[in-house]
Amino acid sequence: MLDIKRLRETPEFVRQAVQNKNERGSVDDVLELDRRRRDIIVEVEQLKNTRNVVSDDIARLKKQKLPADERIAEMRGVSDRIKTLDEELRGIEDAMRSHLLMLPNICHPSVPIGSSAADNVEQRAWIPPHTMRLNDDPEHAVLDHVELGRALDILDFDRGAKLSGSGFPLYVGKGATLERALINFMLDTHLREHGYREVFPPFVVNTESMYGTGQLPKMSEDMYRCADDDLYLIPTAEVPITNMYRDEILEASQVPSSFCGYSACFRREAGSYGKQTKGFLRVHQFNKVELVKFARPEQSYEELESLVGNVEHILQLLEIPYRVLLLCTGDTSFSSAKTYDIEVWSPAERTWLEASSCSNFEDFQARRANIRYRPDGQGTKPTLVHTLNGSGLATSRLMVSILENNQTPEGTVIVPKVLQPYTGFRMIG
RNA sequence: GGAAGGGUGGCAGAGUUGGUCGAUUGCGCCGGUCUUGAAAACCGGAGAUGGGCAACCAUCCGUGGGUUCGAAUCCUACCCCUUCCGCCA
Repeated sequence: MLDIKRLRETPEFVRQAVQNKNERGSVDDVLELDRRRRDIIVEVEQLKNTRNVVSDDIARLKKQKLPADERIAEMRGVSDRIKTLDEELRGIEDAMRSHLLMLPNICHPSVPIGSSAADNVEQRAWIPPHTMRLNDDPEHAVLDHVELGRALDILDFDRGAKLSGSGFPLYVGKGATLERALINFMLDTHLREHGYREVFPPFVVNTESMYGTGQLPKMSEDMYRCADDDLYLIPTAEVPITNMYRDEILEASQVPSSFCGYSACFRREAGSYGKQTKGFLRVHQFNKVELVKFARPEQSYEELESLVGNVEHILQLLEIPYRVLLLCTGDTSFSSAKTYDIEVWSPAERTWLEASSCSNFEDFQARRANIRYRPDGQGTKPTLVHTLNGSGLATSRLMVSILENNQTPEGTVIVPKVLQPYTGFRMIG
């Protein structure tokens, strides 16, 4: 949610920023409601003041055993008027909030203006030498991850579909072990080498949490919902981890702080059928290690760079080819002010696959979720924190890249060195 | 699912014959005195949100509705927490 003051002070700037993001929300509707809101506040607060003054008067008269009927009668009309205005005010504030919730975050000035993925800017790419050799070998056809998974008996998409429907992968044998190894390796690296604190969050959350991080109201059709209990399956651990401090005021010593956490992630992916849906490319349930930071406003962009660096470090240790993209305004998500995507190479698809998205939300989520801190310790005014998060990383696309890039001409797959202590085996097949 | 108790300011914890209760008190916090310094002691200060944005005003005692001139205090619905029982792992 944007700061209403920003709309009041620089409406034209906000209008342009919304347009740059290819979003619809109306700045003018909000401003009109804001004006009406303030008019009513002035009137109703004056009335409340007289009511308070007269009520005190009545109390005094009663104490002195003097008649107060006249004053009481006087107040009847006032109270009714207050009630009417309060109702009207609440209606306006609700409307204003829902309009405000439809306005996207404003992108940082360093974000390139553009409308689609074509306008994203590649920052850098990292390619371990051995993989390219294999990719260009004409003697051996590169198998894709589905074929490899079936041949090696480690992924069973068909039975997964029998259990739950398509998009619910089933890992078996060494595939299941490799998945678990990958999760543990990433968590360990983040908490031991990158200084994150580990959390293991609930996988279902309530409505308030979904609003807090901005999944609601915009993305409701993409969420699995448990209607009986009004709970949602989390689409990412970002939701519970960021909401840990919802409606709290943090101490100065707690900011900045960094958390990493594993969760299964659930996405309905409504409306995306027909796109890349093979195997792991688009699934309804996947595993992810999420990174979340609560930062001081003046440091949040440094924190974003280090966050991206932490993700890259994982990929380098795994020896997976990747590139880093700076998303343009049109491709940057609703709540984000600046986003880097990290994509891994799939030799079988001959394309880059998004494996991580690292964003600075500035105070956009914090304002919604009401997460503040005291910048200079006890006694200072609460200020909104900046929130950041990034996938560090999602396993499904990584699994594609690991299997395809590490396949041998003999049809086996070599387990990345750093994972071998976790798997207990060096080779699949 | 059944029964009981409870939700008050950063925390703990008072306050229910409705009327200076935004709220006693303790801890914690900030400033000061004392001290070489610190602790202790003593003195003083300090909530959040909104409107003007200075004085000031309004709102906030789980949430919403109701009664009343006036509610933390009465009525009502809902939410959450704790404990016990049952059920399930």
